Amino acid sequence: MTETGSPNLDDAAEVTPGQTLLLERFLPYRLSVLSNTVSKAIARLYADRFGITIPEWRVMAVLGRFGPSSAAEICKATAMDKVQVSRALQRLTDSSLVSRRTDKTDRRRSVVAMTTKGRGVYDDIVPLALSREEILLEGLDANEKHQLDLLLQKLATRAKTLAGE
Amino acid sequence: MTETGSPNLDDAAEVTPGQTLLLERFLPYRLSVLSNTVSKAIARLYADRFGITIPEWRVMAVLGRFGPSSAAEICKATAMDKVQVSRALQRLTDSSLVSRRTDKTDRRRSVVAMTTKGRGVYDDIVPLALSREEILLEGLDANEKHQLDLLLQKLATRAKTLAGE
DNA sequence: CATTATTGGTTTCATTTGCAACTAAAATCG
DNA sequence: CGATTTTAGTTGCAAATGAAACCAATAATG
Repeated sequence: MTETGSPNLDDAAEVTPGQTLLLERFLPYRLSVLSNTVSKAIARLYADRFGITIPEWRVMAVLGRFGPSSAAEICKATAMDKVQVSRALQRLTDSSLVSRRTDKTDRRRSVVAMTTKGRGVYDDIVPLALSREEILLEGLDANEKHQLDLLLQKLATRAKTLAGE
Repeated sequence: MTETGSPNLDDAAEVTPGQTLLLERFLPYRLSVLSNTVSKAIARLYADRFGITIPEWRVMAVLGRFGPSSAAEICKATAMDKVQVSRALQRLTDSSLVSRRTDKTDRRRSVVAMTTKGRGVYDDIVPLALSREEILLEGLDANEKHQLDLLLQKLATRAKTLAGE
């Protein structure tokens, strides 16, 4: 492995920025890299063993948490979009991990629930996922964990306003 | 808008989990949602105005930060993979925001640099991006910002070990 | 109550991805 | 040196994604 450490700087002298963005300190970038690394690490956990994708797992997680739900409810809970949810549900019903029944009172809606098989898979995955989360948090003491929780909450709120132009 | 607030719980009684995963408290999930929201908000910023995608912007950011670099160096700096970088470079050269020259001493490598046009775009985007970051951090005092930095650093380290099985 | 608007969800199509295979140029090894 | 391995980067192909159009069914409105 070439251990150059950092990129070629031969021409650095002629770099005269109006303002420089330190990528490695830029919050959106750091969040993105962190999140991707974590998601992939966790995905490996169920991708191979259960043949489930990330969106599918998310849907299962919602059903496990909230019980039978409509597609729209799943969207809201996961921050995924309609299409993604629709397709995840398609695959999950195909592999009979969830089942749908049309809502009697509103025939547009259909309510989705985990099947027994689905519940089994869910119950297998949950402890694995939680243990990964623990590993991730290992270096932090109780206070730091609390702080992290708080900060994420604040950021999430700010992010929402940011998203609303 | 239907303000049910939370998903249908009609059948909640029959939900008897081995262990429940509180999605909204699950760190990987929170990171993912936060990161997506933020990325999209920032992407809007340059997507319309400059017709640049996220990977393209990342590449630009590296070039702006480190000066002329090889594709491999860009990979390392952005945590993007070969292919993604290769294609981003393709598009960026097509729109002549960057230029490549083959490295004389190693004819496999090619060194990429921003063109004057590219630099112009970069200089336009940077302040916009930074101001978005500020908005995101608005609620946090200096101490909290510091704490956040520290926590992200720790998490990033842990995530890397997690990724390495 | 007929008409229009809204909501729930799926489908279509054009892009974007991501893996694996591939080419080409060093570097290493015998 | 010649043969093999590694490194740099691109390409092909199949699957994932996302925007917009679409089909129902319900809700709102004149």
